[in-house]
Amino acid sequence: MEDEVDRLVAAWRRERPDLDVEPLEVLSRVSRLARHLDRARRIAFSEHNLEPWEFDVLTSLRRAGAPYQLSPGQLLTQTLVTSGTMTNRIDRLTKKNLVERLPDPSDRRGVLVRLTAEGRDKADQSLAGLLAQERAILRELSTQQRGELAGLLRQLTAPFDNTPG
Amino acid sequence: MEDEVDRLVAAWRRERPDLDVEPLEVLSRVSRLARHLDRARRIAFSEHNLEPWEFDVLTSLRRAGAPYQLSPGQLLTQTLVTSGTMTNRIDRLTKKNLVERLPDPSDRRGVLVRLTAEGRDKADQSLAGLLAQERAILRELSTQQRGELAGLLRQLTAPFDNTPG
DNA sequence: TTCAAGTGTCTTGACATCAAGATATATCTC
DNA sequence: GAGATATATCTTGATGTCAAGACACTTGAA
Repeated sequence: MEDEVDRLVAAWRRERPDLDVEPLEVLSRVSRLARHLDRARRIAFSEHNLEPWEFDVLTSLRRAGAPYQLSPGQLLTQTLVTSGTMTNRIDRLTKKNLVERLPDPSDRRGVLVRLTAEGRDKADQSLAGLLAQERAILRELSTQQRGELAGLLRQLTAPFDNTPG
Repeated sequence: MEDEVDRLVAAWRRERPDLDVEPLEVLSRVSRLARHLDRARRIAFSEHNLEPWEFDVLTSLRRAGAPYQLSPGQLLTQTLVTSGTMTNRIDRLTKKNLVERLPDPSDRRGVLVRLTAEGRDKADQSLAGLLAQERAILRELSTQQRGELAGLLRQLTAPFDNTPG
């Protein structure tokens, strides 16, 4: 089945036959699929009054395990947003009583963000919903294909995740 | 090489052994890789005073071929943003003299957005830069692996790209 | 032990995005 | 060919994000 990137690549080959646009076959699909996923998640979460960004923060804390706390800096590397954005997110989640800020006992510059009981419930409920939705999207692929795809993607993400940048 | 999603999945298996989190192996990597790509593109384009969203609109028009014009609606399906966002983008690109708005001669509700000469130059220059950057990222994979990856991703994107929604 | 460099978090201001709905025109049905 | 419905674009208001830099504390080197 053809997709929008097939059309995009064909258009470039017609307009710019001098360029090798093969990289777009992979990376434009990654970008576009991510946008489709964002949209789908936004719709799915809205039924539970949850924004995607709230999900990202709450589940990062949830999977840290009891006592469900991380520093803002650790949350940055998990969510790939800037520090100003994270400060703002923590403020808003605190107002909604889903997380609380505690002083870091071992570093007076630092802070720990901890999930409240309500925040933990919300994380658990929304994760189940997300997995159901993702399973539906992945029905297109066999188990083996999903494994191959995950492995190929890992090769691309690892350099980003393992360099300080 | 391990990546952040490996750690994320391991954490969920420890915290929620009752759930099957296998879907995250694929789709969390897609989302995270897209964010890394956004960051990298933002940095690369900033050298040419160009924002990623400007690139998206200008190149959509560029690859449409002469006379380099599309309706706002066609631009929506290519860029996956909302109509309000596109109106705003066209306004700003018009102010920068990179595109112009023309009435659609065959539909009085409609508008055509056309690339200016300056906009066309900018699209051509920035595409070359993007491809160079993407080639560097894809060095991790063999030619054959890139083909496999593109094919697997196509299977996931096609349903989104071929349904009205 | 002191001070320079590094680190962690927050503040600020500009700006891009979204959802919802308004408006104008097209198209379809009878 | 008239009215109901659909479509294309824009407007509005709220909100989330970013880059840059401020501030407080920590660390390392002499």
